[in-house]
Amino acid sequence: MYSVLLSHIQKFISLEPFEIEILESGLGITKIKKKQHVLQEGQICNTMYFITKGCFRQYIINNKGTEQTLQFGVESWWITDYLSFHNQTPSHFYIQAVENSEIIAIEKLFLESLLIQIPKLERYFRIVSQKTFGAAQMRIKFLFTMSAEERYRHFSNLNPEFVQRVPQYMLASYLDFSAEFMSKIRAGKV
Amino acid sequence: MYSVLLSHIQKFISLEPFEIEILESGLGITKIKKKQHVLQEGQICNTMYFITKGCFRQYIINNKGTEQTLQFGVESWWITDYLSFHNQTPSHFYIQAVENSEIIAIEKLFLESLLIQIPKLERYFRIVSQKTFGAAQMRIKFLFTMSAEERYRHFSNLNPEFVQRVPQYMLASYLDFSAEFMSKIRAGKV
DNA sequence: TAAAAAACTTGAACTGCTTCAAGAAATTTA
DNA sequence: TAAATTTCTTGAAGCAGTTCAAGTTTTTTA
Repeated sequence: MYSVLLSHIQKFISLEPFEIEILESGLGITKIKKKQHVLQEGQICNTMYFITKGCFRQYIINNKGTEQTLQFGVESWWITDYLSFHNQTPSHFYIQAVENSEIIAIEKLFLESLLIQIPKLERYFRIVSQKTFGAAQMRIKFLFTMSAEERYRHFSNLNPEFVQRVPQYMLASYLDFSAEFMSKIRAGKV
Repeated sequence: MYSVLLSHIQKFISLEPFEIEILESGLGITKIKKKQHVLQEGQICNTMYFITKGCFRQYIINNKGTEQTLQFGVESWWITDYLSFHNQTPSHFYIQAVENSEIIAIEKLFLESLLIQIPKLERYFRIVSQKTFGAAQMRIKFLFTMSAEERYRHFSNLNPEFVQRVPQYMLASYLDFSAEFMSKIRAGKV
C-alpha cells in the first residue's frame, strides 16, 4: 500500500500529481517475514525502509551474547542505520522484522534520484528526521532520570497497545533492564 | 564569524553568491557568557543555535536536584530542542553556555523564510539532522553496552581534548554516572 | 590578592538491578 | 496434536555504581 507512504509525506508537504506518479512508479512493497533481517551487523546499510505494515526493531548483540533492542518501528516509521547509510561504513546494528511485515525499501542511489526529481522531498525528510532526533533526545532523558519500573510504567501508559505486541524481553532490553526484572515488575515483586 | 556557518553549509551543498548574500545579510552573531542560558525548562524553544565559538550543553535537573547533561555542542554544531521547536510545546531542557561562546541564533519564522528563499537549505538541514540522529543511535548503543569505566575510556580516546574542556561532573553525567564515580575511575580506584 | 564559589576527592554504607539456574507456560512447527 | 521452540517466571546471591558527608583543591570574583 503506497498510500501509507504517500499520506505520510503529505502530512508534511503537498505533492503534485506528477510527483505522486514518479513515486508510485518507482516504489515497490516487499514482504518481510517475522524474524527476517533487512540489515545485519557488519553490512553497509544502503537502504532506508518505510514500514507500511507490521513491526521492526533495531538491535545489537552485547558482549554477553544477549540481544538488546535500541529502537522499534511500526507503521509509518522509517527505519535504517543513518550513520552507516551516510558514511558507507559497516553497521553496528541488526534490523529485523518482529512480525510479518511489509516495507517500502528505498536504495540510497534511487533516493538521490528521487530527491533530484522531487526536491520537496528534502523538506519531508528534514522534518521527519528532526522530529525523530527530538524523540531520541526525550528517550535519553527518560533513560537518565527514571528507574526501571518508572520507565516501564511510563512507556506502558503511552503505548498500551504496543506493549501487547512485542515479546517482553525485547521491550525490557529497549527500556534497558533485564527480562527477569521485567517479569518481577509485572508481578509487582519489586 | 559567519564563515563558520557558511563553510559548514558548503560541506553539504553549494551556494550561489546571491544565496550567500541572503544569508550574510540576515544573520547575526550573539555572544553568550559562560553559564548563561539560551533555553530554560518550560519555555517554548523558538530558535535554533549554531555554535561558531565555544561550547554549550543541553541538560535537565533530575528529581534529586542534580543536573544531568544530555548533549554537548561545540563549534559547527547546531543545538536546540527539536521537539519543542517543531511542536511548539514547553521544553524539558536547559541549554547553557559552558564557556564564553558565540552563536548564530535563527528564529523559527526566519528559518522558514530562509528555507523558502534558499530551498537547497532543506537538503543541508536534512543531511545534518540525519547524521545527528545517527550519532544519537550510537550514543544509545554505548550507554547500553559499556560499563561506566568503558564509556569514560572510550569517550576520552575519541575526544581527548574535549575531556580537558568541560568540568568532570558534567562529563560524568553525560556518560551517565556520578561525579564521585568519575573521580574514582580517574584515580584508578575502581 | 583575599574571599567566595565551584570543582574535585575519598571512604563507608547501601541499593537497584543483574546474573544464574531451573522450571513452567505459551506459541510455533511439522 | 505432539514435539520443539520460544517466552516468561521465581528466588538467591552478588555487584556496579550511588549516596552521603566531609575535606581539599582550583578557579573566579571583587
